[in-house]
Amino acid sequence: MSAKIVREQVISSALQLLDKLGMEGLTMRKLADMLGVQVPSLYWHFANKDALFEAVADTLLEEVATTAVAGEQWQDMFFRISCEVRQALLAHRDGARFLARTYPLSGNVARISSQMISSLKDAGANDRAATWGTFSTLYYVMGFTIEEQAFSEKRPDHNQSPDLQALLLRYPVAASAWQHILKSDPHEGFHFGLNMALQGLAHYLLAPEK
Amino acid sequence: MSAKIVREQVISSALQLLDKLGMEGLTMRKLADMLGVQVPSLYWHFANKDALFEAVADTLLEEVATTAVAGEQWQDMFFRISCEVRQALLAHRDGARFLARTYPLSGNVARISSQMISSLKDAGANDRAATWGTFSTLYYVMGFTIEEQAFSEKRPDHNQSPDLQALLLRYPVAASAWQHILKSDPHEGFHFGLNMALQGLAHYLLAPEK
DNA sequence: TTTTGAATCTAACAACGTTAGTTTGAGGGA
DNA sequence: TCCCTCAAACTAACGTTGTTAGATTCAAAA
Repeated sequence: MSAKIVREQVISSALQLLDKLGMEGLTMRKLADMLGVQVPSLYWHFANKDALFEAVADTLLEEVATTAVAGEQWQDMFFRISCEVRQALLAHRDGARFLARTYPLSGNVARISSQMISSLKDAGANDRAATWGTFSTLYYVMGFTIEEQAFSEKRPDHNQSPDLQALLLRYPVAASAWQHILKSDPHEGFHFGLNMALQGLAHYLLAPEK
Repeated sequence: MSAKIVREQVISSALQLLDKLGMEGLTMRKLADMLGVQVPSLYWHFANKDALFEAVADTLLEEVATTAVAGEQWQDMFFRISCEVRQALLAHRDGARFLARTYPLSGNVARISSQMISSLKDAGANDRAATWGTFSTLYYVMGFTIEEQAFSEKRPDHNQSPDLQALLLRYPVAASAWQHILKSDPHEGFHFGLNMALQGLAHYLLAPEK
């Protein structure tokens, strides 16, 4: 009656459960059920729920930046990887919030950021600019995607609530901006902010005195 | 034996509890204990824990951008408000993660973003640039501060863990960047990315054709 | 054949969010 | 003064959660 499970199966089932029930619905019991196993078995493979969650979060980024592009400019690489990170997080429900829960440096974060940092250094950036230029870009990507997912998942409940309507009446400037966001393509907003960041970084590399 | 409580007291106690025990430790039971009240009384004032959390999150931003500066340039306003938002989130344990949990548009978010959007429009920005320029900046601030807090709160446990050490050996580029982050002032990193974003936004306002 | 130990199990614990139904107690109208 | 109302508290309970202690299984090594 007992099934043998391995680490990778647990993580894979956790991702399926995440997609179906969201972050709050991802519990040790439901996960064990799905694997055909009793709950304490999971604790043989993971110290606790936090450790399991960290492993799942890191897995989200597994496929990002796996193909090197020869001779790629740093701007192109930053744009490409940023889009890949966003897509990887969007691919699973609560993906961005999931990543935000964990310690900032995981295996895949180290792998991905290494590529970006090296690319900047090849373009002449010093340690400071390469480090903060890379992580600042990733911080923006994470912030944007968190809000993008929070919005799309809570939309049905909140968007017609009287509270929100009153809010929009009170702040007409924010209201028209909100309308703008609602009717525009999320990709476009993401690209706008990403280009902002990359443009600013390019400016710094040309005139680092500031 | 029963104490009367009001909405504001609940939120204030919730913030104290948050600082002492962190987001996971902020429970309805402990909150009721602190207020000298039984748990179901809280449900008279808030529909559920989510609603309470949203109110607490919005309160975090209460003091941000409350003093208007006459004749301020948009760059200065963006810089000032971004710093104020970061400080407001840092002022409470898990503050940034707390904000990230909630719906993207709350009362104070509408108030604060209105100021920023108007400032950009006064400088000649169109709807698209004013909206996305404002929210992109705020996304960066949120992303940075989430990681800053996640790092500082988990540091003692994780930073000497064998797993992390092995990771740093495997990715020397990321390792040296990590050392750089560890030894540098967090303010400096925040300002670097913020200046990146603002510089990029300024560039767009001058040459919006792109 | 015996031993070992990885990997599972049963059973239980305290804590959690939430709800149903009940009681209190102050203020206003007769 | 009595009664009604209703905001705001209460008691009691339900099902679910993460986690742990301790017993059991069973394939491979000795």
